[in-house]
Amino acid sequence: MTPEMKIPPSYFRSDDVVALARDLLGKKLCTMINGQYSAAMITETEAYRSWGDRACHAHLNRRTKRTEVMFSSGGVAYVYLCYGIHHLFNIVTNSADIPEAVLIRAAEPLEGRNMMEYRRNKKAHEPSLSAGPGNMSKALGITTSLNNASLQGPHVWLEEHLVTAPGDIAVSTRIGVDYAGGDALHPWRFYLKSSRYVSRR
DNA sequence: GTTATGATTTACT
DNA sequence: GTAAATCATAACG
Repeated sequence: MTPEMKIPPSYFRSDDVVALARDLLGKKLCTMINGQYSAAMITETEAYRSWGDRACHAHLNRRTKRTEVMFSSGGVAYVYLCYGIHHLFNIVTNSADIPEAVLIRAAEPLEGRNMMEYRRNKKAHEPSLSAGPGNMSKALGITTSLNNASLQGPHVWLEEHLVTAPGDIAVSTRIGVDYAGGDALHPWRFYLKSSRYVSRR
């Protein structure tokens, strides 16, 4: 990895979290956990907005201990434990005091595949290894200890990888947010059509 | 102090 | 298709 490949903080401070979620497809997500390096290409994302989105934890500036990190300036990790079992990895975006984030839902293993197989106890060619937010986080070794971590490393960071063809990007409504009523209908989920590493349902 | 619930996954009927 | 697993957080009292 060359330093120039690492994505700078300014990238995450965009005021359009939906456009950012689409642009993150194809980027490389890298982790260094306990000295073990893993990297995967992002294949599925969802955007969560501060305003007009009841599915977002911090909508309408609801500030709590848990959502506090989302009020940071863009470029840090928001890791949250869901259903007592699954670690969900988000990228905080926009400026300070504007709580928006992109949920990384799936990724395709690139490097450190042996580590991912060990952590998931599955083969790397199985899409379920890293498709789905909980699975992806576990494969990369992401836990809540990375909450509030800088995306400039040393434990987690992003790199430029490949330029995604516009025709390969698909859009749909988000998953698992039915409780948000009408806000569940926003087409803020993006994924790569050509990738097998995409969650189902 | 208690209680309800979820940005999910997995196994089972 | 349906349900259980399992716990930190948030909203109570």
